[in-house]
Amino acid sequence: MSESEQQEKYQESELYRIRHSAAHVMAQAVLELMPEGKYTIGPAIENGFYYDFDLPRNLTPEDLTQIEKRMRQIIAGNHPFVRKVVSAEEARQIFKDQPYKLELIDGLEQGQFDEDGNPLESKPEISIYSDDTFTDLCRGPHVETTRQINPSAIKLMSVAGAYWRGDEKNKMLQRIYGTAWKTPKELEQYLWQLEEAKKRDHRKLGKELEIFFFDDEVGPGLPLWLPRGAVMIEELEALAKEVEHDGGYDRVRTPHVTKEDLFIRSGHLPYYAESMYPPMELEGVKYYVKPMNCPMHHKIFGSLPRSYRDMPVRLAEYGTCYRYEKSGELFGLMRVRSMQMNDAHIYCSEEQFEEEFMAVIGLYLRYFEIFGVDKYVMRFSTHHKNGLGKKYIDNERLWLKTEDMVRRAMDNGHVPYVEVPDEAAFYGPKIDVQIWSAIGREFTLATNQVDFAVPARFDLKFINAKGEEEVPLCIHRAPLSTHERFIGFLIEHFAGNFPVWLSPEQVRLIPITDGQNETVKAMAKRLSALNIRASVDVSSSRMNAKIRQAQLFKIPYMLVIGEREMNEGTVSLRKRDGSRQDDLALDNFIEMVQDKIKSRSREI
RNA sequence: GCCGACGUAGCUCAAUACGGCAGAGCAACUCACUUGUAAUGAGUAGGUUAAGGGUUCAAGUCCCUUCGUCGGCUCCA
Repeated sequence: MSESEQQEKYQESELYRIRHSAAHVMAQAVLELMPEGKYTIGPAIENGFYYDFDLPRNLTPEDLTQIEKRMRQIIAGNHPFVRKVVSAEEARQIFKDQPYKLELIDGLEQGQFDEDGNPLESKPEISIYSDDTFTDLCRGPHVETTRQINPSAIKLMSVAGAYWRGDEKNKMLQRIYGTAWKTPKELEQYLWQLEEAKKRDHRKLGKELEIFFFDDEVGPGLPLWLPRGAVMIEELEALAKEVEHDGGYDRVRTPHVTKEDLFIRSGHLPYYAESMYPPMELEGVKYYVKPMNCPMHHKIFGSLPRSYRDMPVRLAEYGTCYRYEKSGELFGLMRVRSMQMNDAHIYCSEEQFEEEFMAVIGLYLRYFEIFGVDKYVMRFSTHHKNGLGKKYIDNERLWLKTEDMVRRAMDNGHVPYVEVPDEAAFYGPKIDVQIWSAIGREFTLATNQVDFAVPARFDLKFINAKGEEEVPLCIHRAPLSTHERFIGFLIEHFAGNFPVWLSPEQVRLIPITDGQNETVKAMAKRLSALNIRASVDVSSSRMNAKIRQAQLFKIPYMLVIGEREMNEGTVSLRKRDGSRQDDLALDNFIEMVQDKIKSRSREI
């Protein structure tokens, strides 16, 4: 099912009507509290609803409690929702004191926008819905009466700022988020899910598991990786190198700063100057810290004469980039200012495009298999002709041609995707892979873009079989995203219980008394020599405390060694999941662990 | 960047809707205990309450500024 089909199905559902109706009830309650307030739009969304208001003062948490209470009273009144079709003139009369509604009516009348501000295909009829004392400009649908909203299954969640019509040039409104379900049990379930998600939050676990942290003095969005995090980074890089070696990639390395000219040539500067660190000037020349690697890879491609026999050329680099994300946009490891990208650029001819493109999709699938990602959507972002020459390179013919190539490749390869208009990169269409972690939180990680424009700006060419010069296409791809975002995802996806190969510490050896300390140290040394990440706990704590400690660090294997094991050369294996295997020969354990690591198994 | 909330020991949190001696658990350190699968006991140390300014006899608490984090909006090559 496509995203829009799912959307349609949701809009026809009872839950959607309940949530949309709850938004109206909430608006009534808010306006009773502040009658001079102006109301704008209030749609149902995933898991709930919101309503945006322009109010004379800021809402407080106490207000929310009051509003929620009043909502329950209104619901109990069992007021019917009454629909009425009106003319634009009548609507203007009804909402004469509501400037935002008047603006929406204009949009509806001209057939431009619906009452939620979304673009319209055709001119709709204008309808209003009333219940109790409240009337709203609204297409519906709603429940029949307020009673069909379960007063014990609604909850107001938070107040947030939101720009009118989502445009940062417009006024900032106050948005109240609420959630509504059919039964209190469903509400409870939803709240429980939120709690569970909090426990897996990568910011919390990242600190607890000593993976990374941020320091005020270093700067916002600039993570410091602790030894445990560095191990994970190196494992991911090893994986990428292996996979990219198989895929015929060559590794390259490029500097972190370059002259301004490079970004003028690439065309990035006018589009992205605001989110780049400002330039530094040396001997009259401006240098920028690089926000992406592509221009330098283009230079490497262009540094040698290329024949069709060399194509495709695949240049890979875990490049370190810096982007000046606006302060409010930073979010743990998911949105940072310094990052290392699993980057590569594939230069190919048009004939080679489909095969190369599908090979990249194949990489995604291979990674999904390794990490146990079973739900994903390929979002195919295309241009919109209104943006040509502004957001996008002004060459409609090439846009349509390239988008068609991508569409054909995905159709032929039976890759399910949804098309998202007007979200392409400036130089070409892109595919973002949206995935869901084990708890259903959504992430956009892997991405690739098809660039039909920038190679020409760099005069890139190869000599084709006919002996003519030809400009290559370039596929930008980053299946593992950035280390920052990907590890953030992995922490939440696995709740810190990483597969053995990725675990910062794979084995913890625990002596029962001091008498086993030397034996345990010798065992750890042996494991280390075999590249198994092992450590010993010879602290003065009791064994139980040591186990608890290892358990909290989510170390996959604990080896408990007492006098009996010491004498027999065995170990007592306790796994992270609590299972236990006694009298295991150390050699057998080693063999088992090596197998798990080598196969990158997700089982322990 | 914008709207709002928040910032107390390494971590988690206290400090009476209203200003009155800055506290606890865990972690750390010391000592004792030598233990069989998720916390042994006792003791010690740890703070310019994010930073700066103001009001007050008195500020963690009230006011202002800055920084940072969080919930959203906007943005994400």
